[in-house]
Amino acid sequence: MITMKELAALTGVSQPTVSRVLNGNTSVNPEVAKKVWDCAREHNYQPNMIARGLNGSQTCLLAVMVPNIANPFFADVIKAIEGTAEKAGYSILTFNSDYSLQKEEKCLRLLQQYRVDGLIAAPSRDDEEGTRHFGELTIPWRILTRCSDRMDSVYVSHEKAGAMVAAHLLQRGIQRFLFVGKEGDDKGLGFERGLRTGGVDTERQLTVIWEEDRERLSSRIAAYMSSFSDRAGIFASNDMEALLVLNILQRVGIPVPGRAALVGFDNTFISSQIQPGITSVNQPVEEMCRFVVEDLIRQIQKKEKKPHAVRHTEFAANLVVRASTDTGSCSGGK
Amino acid sequence: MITMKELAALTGVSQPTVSRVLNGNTSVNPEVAKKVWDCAREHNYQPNMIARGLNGSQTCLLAVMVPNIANPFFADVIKAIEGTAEKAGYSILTFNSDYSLQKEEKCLRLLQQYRVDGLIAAPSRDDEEGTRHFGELTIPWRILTRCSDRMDSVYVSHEKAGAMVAAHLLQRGIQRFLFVGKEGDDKGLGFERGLRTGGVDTERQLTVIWEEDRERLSSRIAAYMSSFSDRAGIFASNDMEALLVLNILQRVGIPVPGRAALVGFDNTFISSQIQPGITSVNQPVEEMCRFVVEDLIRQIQKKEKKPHAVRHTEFAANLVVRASTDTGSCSGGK
DNA sequence: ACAGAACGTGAATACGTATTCACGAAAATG
DNA sequence: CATTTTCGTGAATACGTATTCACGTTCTGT
Repeated sequence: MITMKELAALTGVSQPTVSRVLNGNTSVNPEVAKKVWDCAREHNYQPNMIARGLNGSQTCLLAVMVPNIANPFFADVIKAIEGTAEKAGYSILTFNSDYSLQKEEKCLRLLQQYRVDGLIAAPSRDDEEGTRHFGELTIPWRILTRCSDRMDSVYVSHEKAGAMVAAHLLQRGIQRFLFVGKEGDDKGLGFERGLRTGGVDTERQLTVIWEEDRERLSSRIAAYMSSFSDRAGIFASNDMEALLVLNILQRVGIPVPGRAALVGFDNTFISSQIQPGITSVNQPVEEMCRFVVEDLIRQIQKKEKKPHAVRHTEFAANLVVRASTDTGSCSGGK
Repeated sequence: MITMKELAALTGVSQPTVSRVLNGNTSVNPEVAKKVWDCAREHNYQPNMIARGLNGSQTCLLAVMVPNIANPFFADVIKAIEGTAEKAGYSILTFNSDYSLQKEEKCLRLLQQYRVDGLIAAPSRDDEEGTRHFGELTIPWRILTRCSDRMDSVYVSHEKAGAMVAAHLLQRGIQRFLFVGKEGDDKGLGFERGLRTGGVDTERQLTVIWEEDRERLSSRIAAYMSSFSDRAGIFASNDMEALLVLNILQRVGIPVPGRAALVGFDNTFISSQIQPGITSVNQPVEEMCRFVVEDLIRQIQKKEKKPHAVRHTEFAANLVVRASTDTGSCSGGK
């Protein structure tokens, strides 16, 4: 891998001149420039970003931290971020926090060691304790897909989305509801609020189920469904959970959407490719990522390190309605 | 972000001594060491990996290049690579080649500019033209999930896997076969070989269909299925295609596995979570990634830049049989 | 034709680290 | 006690780049 100094020796000029030719900031003698360019091409010169990063304080690296890369939603996020970052001349360092605060802190340490220019993170948790460590960061950063009072965030309101789902299910005439997700999840809270607004007695008509263990989750859901006989509206906290629920119901012989209307979250390819299609809350991933990357890069290049208030950028979610919530006959849709 | 020099000034020693304390290679006065450690902790010192990378020639960065991060299989790959790399003290730079040779070359250029210590790549194509640019790399690298004569590769034999699928379908008594994938794909070739071995007249009984456009692909598959009435064995080149095929068939009212037995590839979560479960070729992603990362890092640390022959490490694939190829009644299994 | 501006270029420097070298002091050896 | 070895440490250097500074040359304006 040839360096500027060697290039300079070969063409008989000084290293700074080579730098000037290759970066084209200041004017140089056209003849010299041509000679240098030719020589650089001939030897396939590749600038050393490490050295460049050490000198100026620009590494042109962005870090992306997500809880689980294998989740299709986050895979989409990473793809979208990589896409727009690449166009802007930035490369990305990917970190998997595995829903562990400890790993998250390790990632934060690491990405600071690499002097990345900025960070885009989807934290595992959005409470005080789960986000405190972000406060100590000295680099520009953005929170994606979550909303926190204390941090710059780009997100879709899970709370509103939950209410939207509630409205949709109520419109279908459903009277019994199940939320499959963690207690206290914004989606769940919004769902509850939406139901209440629609006149539902959530104490009696809404159930929340969550188990880390897939098997136990399955059996609890099955037990729930067999405890009554009218139609249920089930809201799963993401498409993967929705897929699991669908799987359970189909296995137990409960028709969807006939006996249960099912709604997922994230609108990943799963929900559209499956039969029946699953109604799902769509987040405008592409737009959000483009916005967050461009916004972050803008801040980086303006070098406005500190002085800016906490900003929240909320994107609108929309419900993509599919067969899983068809109003259809209550008698076991095909 | 405090530096060693500043730390040195604060503790009244020289910068090299700070370096020695923090890295612990050579012996230093215990009292001095303690003072330096305390000071480092107090100011939350983080080593500058950029500077470290510029000096020694170790960046502790690994590049990973895949054609499409959003494909669950590659998402699994990245997660597995990140996991073992992290344990070994390496971080990863993720690149998406988007199945474009041009982008692939750009990625290769980029990752060389960042002086990554090594590369793990899943190339878009495995022919001569599609892999030539790897030959010019000066850093250690490995090819994952593909096999090329000229390059170090860690893979599952797609050819053998295809034959395995053929054997499985033949065992189910099927006589008509469809491969959904690109002409010339190793999976398809192996599938054909396997069928021939089983006495199938592949000229007449095997069809290959591929279209980039989902709509046209759908209509061609539907047309194919309506051109005869006996049971078909369909082998899709990956789980996402298999899901698409299943979707088409279900929409047209063709029962799976009744009228068509379906086999996918990669054994992603999709194939197990869907109803009916899709029989799929499983690649031992976890093991392969662990092997390739550890092997690559071994080479990096031995600094054996050039001298080693092209090695191929083949992992065994296995078929995970699910409901989509149940031998069941030919009369439309529910 | 002369003062000053504009231009092209090289020397020097900084970025933060690891490493080599040399030097003095202390310890071990005879 | 003299001599060698070991140990702890600082000075110097290298890694590859971008930038600042200064210097000399050519161009512009009166």
